[in-house]
Amino acid sequence: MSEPSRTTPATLHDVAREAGVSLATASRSLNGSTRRVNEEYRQRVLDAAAKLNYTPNLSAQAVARGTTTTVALLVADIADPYFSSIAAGVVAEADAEHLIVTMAATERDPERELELVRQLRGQRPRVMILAGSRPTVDRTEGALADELAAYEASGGRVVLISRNELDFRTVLLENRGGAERLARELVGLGYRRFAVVTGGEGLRTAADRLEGFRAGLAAVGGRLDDADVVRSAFTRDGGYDGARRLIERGLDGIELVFATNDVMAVGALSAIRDAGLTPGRDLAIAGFDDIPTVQDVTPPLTTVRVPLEELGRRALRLALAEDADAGADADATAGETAHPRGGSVEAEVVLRASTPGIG
Amino acid sequence: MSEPSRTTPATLHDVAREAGVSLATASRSLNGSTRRVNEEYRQRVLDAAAKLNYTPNLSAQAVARGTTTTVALLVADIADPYFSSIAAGVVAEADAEHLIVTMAATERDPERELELVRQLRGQRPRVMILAGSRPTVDRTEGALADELAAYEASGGRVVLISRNELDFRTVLLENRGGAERLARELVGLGYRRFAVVTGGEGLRTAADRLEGFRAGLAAVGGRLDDADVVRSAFTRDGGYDGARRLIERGLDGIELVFATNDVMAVGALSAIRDAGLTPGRDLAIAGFDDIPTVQDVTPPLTTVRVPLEELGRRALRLALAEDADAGADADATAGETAHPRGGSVEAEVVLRASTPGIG
DNA sequence: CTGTTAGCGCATTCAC
DNA sequence: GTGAATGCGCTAACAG
Repeated sequence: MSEPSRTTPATLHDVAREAGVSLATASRSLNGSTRRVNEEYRQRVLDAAAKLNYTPNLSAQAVARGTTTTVALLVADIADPYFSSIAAGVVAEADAEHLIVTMAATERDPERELELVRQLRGQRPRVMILAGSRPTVDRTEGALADELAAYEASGGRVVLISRNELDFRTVLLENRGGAERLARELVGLGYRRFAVVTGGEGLRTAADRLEGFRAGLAAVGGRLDDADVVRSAFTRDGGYDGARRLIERGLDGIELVFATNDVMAVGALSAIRDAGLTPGRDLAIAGFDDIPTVQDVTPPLTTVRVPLEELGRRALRLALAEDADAGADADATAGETAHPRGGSVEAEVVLRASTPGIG
Repeated sequence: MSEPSRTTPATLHDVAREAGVSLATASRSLNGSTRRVNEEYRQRVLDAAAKLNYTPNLSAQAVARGTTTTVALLVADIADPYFSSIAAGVVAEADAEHLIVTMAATERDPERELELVRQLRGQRPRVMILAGSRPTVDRTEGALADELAAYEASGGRVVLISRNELDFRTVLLENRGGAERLARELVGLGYRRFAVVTGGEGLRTAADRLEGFRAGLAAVGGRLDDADVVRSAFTRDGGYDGARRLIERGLDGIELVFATNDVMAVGALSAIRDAGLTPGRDLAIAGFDDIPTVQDVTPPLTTVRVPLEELGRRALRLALAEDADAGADADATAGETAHPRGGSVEAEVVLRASTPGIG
């Protein structure tokens, strides 16, 4: 109110002067971990800071301390509910730890991802979290691994979400196991002939889910022909397109289509309907992830629930944990893929109306 | 490869030494705006940087330059498709400008929002973007305004998205106009009796949409009784709950319910169905925003389309524009609320099966 | 406990 | 052009 028009934010120096103490004392009062400063001084500093509306310059703190309070988060697509839920979890947990999260989108491009990792390193983030699958075979993978390793060597922590191809701390989904159980349940419901609509570029996540589904079917006598696995983009439109192709080609006895993630399943659902069929009756459908939307479509979708937000929280917790191998797996399910340096998050089959019993 | 186990990232100093030049030359070669350095030296520096895998320390640069490359983004809820779409736009545009975006969630709590703004100021972000409506009456608003004003006074740019209550650069949605046109079209379709399900805490956005809807109805003879405006949380569950209450109370001739945003509409849709009614036939429904999901529910929802991602892009562009009043409104629609310091984004009515003609 | 001083990594003025 | 030297805002020894 009294200060006329200072165009630059108050500095620690200003606060110290205002309070009539030294820079060090001001610093200690405001931030110093071990508070060992005369209460009166401390109060004066606090008052001065409040009066000047002082906020510590985080960049300067970072430079002086040699460490930041930043966590960098890389996702494929921010608007995708799968990733935005994970991001929400990361941000929530970060907030609790007084960490700031910076976000970037790879747009599913490995080159771009690598470039972003390089760039983000400039922030010297304490943690780097990479969510989202990459192609199972990818020529930039080596470079990425090198880059991340260098980052870790300099004290950073990297955590991978649902991608076990690299040797870093990792939070895994039970992709394979979840899909396998789904397959079993579906066969239990009476289904015998299946088709799959899945991501096309050899994405690890998609591949694992498909593999698990296959294994489940094999165990209980369901049938999935190779010709009935159609590949498409790992998006809503990809799902729509995949299902449409399947239908146009002729269903020929197929009773249920499994889309390897929910956004695809939702797209597939619309494709089925647009083709004049009644989803759930003429052709059953199941997805994976349990994004919020699937409860509101008609019929509600059978899926495999993954606690997406928890996944994000867990990733950050794992990053911050002193011992990567310990804390992480504590409450993890006995998943198929207990990662040596991380945990696995349980997936749960949720049966809904899109896969009625046809026993 | 050759460097054994340096535990700390390469510094500019290292690069300079490796290249056999001075710190200044290294700095100039790597970043200097006006490049005025011997090509040979420059190349040596570049090579050295590459060899050492050098990345400039952004914090240090920020301290030295007195300015950052950060944009801070505040949203209510990251997992909400409305906000995640906006965020995607901000991130995309930021990326193009070589800016880094940090993200935080207010969880719709004004106190928390204020706290976050204070905290985020520590980053000395170049831009601060606040998305999401606040209560129309809110006792922390003054404090927020002061805080933001102080931030602007120190050279920062704040941009508000869809909240015109404060005197800052603003990107507005055509909330009022969009809702008004929707009302007119709906009456044109033959509807006469309406109900509204809307956000409860007096949110500005919700209020504007309701007001516009009312105005539209009034103009063409639609009827909306005060008793038929039910308030609830501005979320999917809020929409479900609102519609449920409406139905339990007795529809009494109401033909269409307008939910003031799509996530509520989707919830309402499910409530209608769960009540044993057929949405679109027994009770029509319309929303606002055109989030992706509404095309995949049954029936697809009539809504008012808002280019959410563009909104985010626009916000950042507006922040970066030299003259707030110029560039911004260039391609803006002649909205009802042409903000003095920003633009308005056009909203377009999209009629779908959830509101069949009943002429 | 408190104040002084020396960095942190980098940009930039200033002499050369 | 190039290289010292200075400073950015802050923390962390180091002396008093």
